[in-house]
Amino acid sequence: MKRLPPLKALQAFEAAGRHLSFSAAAAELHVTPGAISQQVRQLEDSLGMRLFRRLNRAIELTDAGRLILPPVSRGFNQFNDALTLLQQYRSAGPLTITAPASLVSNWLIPRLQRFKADYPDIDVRIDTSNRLVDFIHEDIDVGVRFGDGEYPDLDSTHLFSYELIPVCAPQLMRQGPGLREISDLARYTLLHGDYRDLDAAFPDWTMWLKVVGAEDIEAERGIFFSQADQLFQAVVDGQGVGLLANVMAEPEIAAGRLVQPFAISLPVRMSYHVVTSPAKASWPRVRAFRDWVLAESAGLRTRGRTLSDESGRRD
Amino acid sequence: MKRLPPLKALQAFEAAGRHLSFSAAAAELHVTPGAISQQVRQLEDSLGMRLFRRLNRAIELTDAGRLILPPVSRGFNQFNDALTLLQQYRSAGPLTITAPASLVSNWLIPRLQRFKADYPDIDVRIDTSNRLVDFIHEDIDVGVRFGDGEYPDLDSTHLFSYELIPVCAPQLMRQGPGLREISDLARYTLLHGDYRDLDAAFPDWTMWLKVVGAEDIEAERGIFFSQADQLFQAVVDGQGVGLLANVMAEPEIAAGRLVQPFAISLPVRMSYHVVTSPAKASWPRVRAFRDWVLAESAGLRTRGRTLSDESGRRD
DNA sequence: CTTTTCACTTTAGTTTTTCTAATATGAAAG
DNA sequence: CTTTCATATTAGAAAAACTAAAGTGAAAAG
Repeated sequence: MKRLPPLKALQAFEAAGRHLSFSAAAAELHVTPGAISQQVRQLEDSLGMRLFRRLNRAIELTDAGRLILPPVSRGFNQFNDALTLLQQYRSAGPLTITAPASLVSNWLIPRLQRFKADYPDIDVRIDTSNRLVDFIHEDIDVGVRFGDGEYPDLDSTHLFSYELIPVCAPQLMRQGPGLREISDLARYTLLHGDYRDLDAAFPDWTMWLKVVGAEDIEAERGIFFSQADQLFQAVVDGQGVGLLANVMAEPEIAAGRLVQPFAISLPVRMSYHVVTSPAKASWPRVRAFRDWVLAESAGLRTRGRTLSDESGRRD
Repeated sequence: MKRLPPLKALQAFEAAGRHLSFSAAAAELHVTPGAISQQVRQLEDSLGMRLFRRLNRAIELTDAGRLILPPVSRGFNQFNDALTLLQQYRSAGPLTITAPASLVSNWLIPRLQRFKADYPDIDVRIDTSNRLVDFIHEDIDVGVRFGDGEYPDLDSTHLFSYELIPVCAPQLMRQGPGLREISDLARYTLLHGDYRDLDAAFPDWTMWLKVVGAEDIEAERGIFFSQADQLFQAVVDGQGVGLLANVMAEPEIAAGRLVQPFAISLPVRMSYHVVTSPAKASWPRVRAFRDWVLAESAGLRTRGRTLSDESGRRD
């Protein structure tokens, strides 16, 4: 393989030769006309030959330029063909999605059939993990991640915020000592999740009671769960009143399997984000999924006031 | 035309894919293996896809890599084809040479037939000018220039040095007052060229007489010529003793048309150089001419001692 | 005519990309 | 084991590309 001239310069020449205009080439390549002028000159210098004849306000190819334009164009067309092949290859396999297990089972799976209805050609493979997988090397196309939205080298879009809302089983409201005032909570078992490993500032009953001004109620009572699933199950079973994530609680409330005694929820600094590698962000199937999941999330709205609503009104 | 990935990265991928080795690709492209590694990674990132599977001490193409290698290779082959076309185009027209008129008529033309004999396929066009022509834009392939060898942006090789040697017509030696000792010069007409526009330090009779220790002879006598041709003609005509350039004098001395009464010549700071644009320096026909002209010049040797010889022996 | 406009050119300086050198890694070969 | 070999990784240096702004010169417009 013999030594090639600078490839950028070849590209500038090809575009300029095709348009017979430096300005048009510049527009196509998203650079200034000056850049094209310099690149073409550089190519001419490196070949030791003029490729364009500069006229007053136009250019035309010299014999040498006219001679090599076709093969050079064919070369770039081959590159385009290669890209097209890749795109087809990409569309062939399943769309691989990674998301936290809890979100997958409580939120994603229930509505995935709607996605399949909208995009019957896209097969979906779901990878449940909390690792920040390498989106290129582990062959993951798009993910949902819970965090602060700072994902270096990744494209991320806020999906929905995370709030803790107090919920309990409906029969607990009826059978228990009565749950109308916040002070009534003192006579109920509090169900706690242990989120400390996620974020030291993650809100809990202590904070919720403080926010509603019921610091006299002891927060540290009740049962602690290390798994979100266990906490969820305990709440559904009517073992007490728990603070559940909006994502998990919403469908249950809507279905009547849980009730929300007090319309005050705690917003959490971290939230859910749709995440993908920049290179894949423009893939049609990735955009399709991202847009779909964002549209779906628009249905998830806070039922009551959040902490920030409260503080907003108190100012 | 859709947006292409970085072309250098494509090139690195192509070479690596062809050799199935980053090191071999690095050698081919004259870079370090690290550079290839980075370029391939950059391409993978920009495509959002792995192209190579890294094994212990080898690499292999992934499906995606295997898919796009052929069209990418074809693309680069097209570029090579374009270069080959250009080379053929170049070999078609005449080899255009530029050289000072005096050198052309006295030195180049007489031996050009030998060049034509060696390279019958190369037609030669000679441009006699002293301008430092633009070697790309004026369509000049190679030139001979007289100067100090400092030609920015040009490739130059020393051809032969320039010396002024005292010569006269043979009949002047016989018919005149006698020319055996340097002091005899006092009775001869001195023929001068006017080289002051070339270089203020250009040597002349004054300097020659000083070098040989004959400062008592008045140097400013005789006839001054502004054109080298006129001086040459006057010397040949036997009008006096002149200082002629070795290039002009040598053939005449060899032919017996001139004699060199004293074997002391004056070296000149400036000399002849074969000059070409870097881009054209590797063209076969340009190299052929350059090598030929250098070989021819090897025949041109100083007959007597030069000033530097003298000063060397006196130290 | 004179003025404006249009496309390319030129230059200096900034930004981006590419490369090297040095070091690391990890598995196979000796 | 130890060495060797091919690739990976990093920081920093070197080279290339690009922009912005001013320039040129001829056709088009007035």
